[in-house]
Amino acid sequence: MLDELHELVEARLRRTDQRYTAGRRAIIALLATAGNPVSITEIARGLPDLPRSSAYRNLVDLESAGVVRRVVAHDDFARFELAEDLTEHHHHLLCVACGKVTDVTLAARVERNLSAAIVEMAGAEGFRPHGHRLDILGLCSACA
Amino acid sequence: MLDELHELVEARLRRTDQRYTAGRRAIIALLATAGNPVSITEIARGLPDLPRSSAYRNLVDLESAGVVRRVVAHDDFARFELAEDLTEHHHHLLCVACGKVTDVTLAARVERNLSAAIVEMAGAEGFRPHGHRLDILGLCSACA
DNA sequence: CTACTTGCAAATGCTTTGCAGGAGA
DNA sequence: TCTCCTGCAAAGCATTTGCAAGTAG
Repeated sequence: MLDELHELVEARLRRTDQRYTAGRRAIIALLATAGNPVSITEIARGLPDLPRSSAYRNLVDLESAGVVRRVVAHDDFARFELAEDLTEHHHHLLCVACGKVTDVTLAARVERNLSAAIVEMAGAEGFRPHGHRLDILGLCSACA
Repeated sequence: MLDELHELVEARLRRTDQRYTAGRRAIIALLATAGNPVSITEIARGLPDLPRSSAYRNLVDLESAGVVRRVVAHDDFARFELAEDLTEHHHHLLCVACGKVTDVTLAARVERNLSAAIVEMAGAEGFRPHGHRLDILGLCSACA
C-alpha cells in the first residue's frame, strides 16, 4: 500500500531526473499517514532531523513532480498533501479560528453535478479548468 | 449605488469605533469598481498616495469590520474583495499560470444543491460552516 | 565520475509594528 | 480633547537561495 505509493512517487521523480532520497521518502510517508494537509511546522515536528530548508526544497520538487499539492489555509502556514490522483478527490473544512484543516468528501451525486456545472461555466469564459477546490469555512468542533 | 455602499461600510466601522477615512473610502471604492479580487500591488498602483503600510492596516480593519474579505490565490500576493453580503455570492477562476482571479457565479440550482450538501456533511463532522469558497483552478484564456 | 541533494547561514520579500505627529467627532 | 489614524522607518517571519560538501546511480 505504502510501498506502491513510494514506487509511484519514485517513478514520477525519475521523469525529471530527481532522486527519491530518504528525506523525500519520509515526507511522503508522513503525508500519506496524516490524512490531512500537513504544515511545515508539523513536518518539522514529525521529522526533526530534516532541516526546514530541505523540507521546503523537497516539497517544491515533489510538487513539480506532481505528487504533492500545496494547500492554502486561513493562517499563514503553507500546508501540503498528496496530489489528488494519489488519494481520493476530496475537499476541506477550514477552521477560521485555529487554521485546522480536515478532509471531507461530498456525495458523489453532488460532486458530479458540480463538475458538470464547472466545465460548462468555465468554458463560457474561455477558461480551461484543471480541477477545483472547495473549502468550507467555519468553526471546527474544538473552536465552536 | 456606491453611496449606499459607503454608508453601509461607515455604519459597520462605527460599530467598533472605527472611522471611515479617505484612505479606507478609496480602498472600498476601488474594490467595488474592480469586479475582481484586488492585490496590494494593484491597490498601490491605483492609489499611489496611500502608503502600503496604511493599505495593509486599513484592510485589516476593514476585514475585521466585516466589509472586506481576504482571498488567497496561487501566487504570493494577498488579494481582497468586498465581503459576500455586500456583493453577490460568487466563486473564482484562478489561473495557475499568471495568478489572475475572475469572479463567476454558479447556476442557482447547483449552488443550492451544494449548500445543502455542505450543511449536511459539515454537521456530521461537528463543524459549524459559515460559508464556502469554490476555486476553479486552470488556465485563463490569455495563458491557455 | 557526474549530476542531483543536502545543510548551514544569509538573504528575500510580503507583511506587520513602534512611534510621533495628524485628524476625525 | 480624546481617540483613532497615518507615515515613515525598522522589524518580523515564512520562505528561498548561495555555496561547498555529500551521495545516489
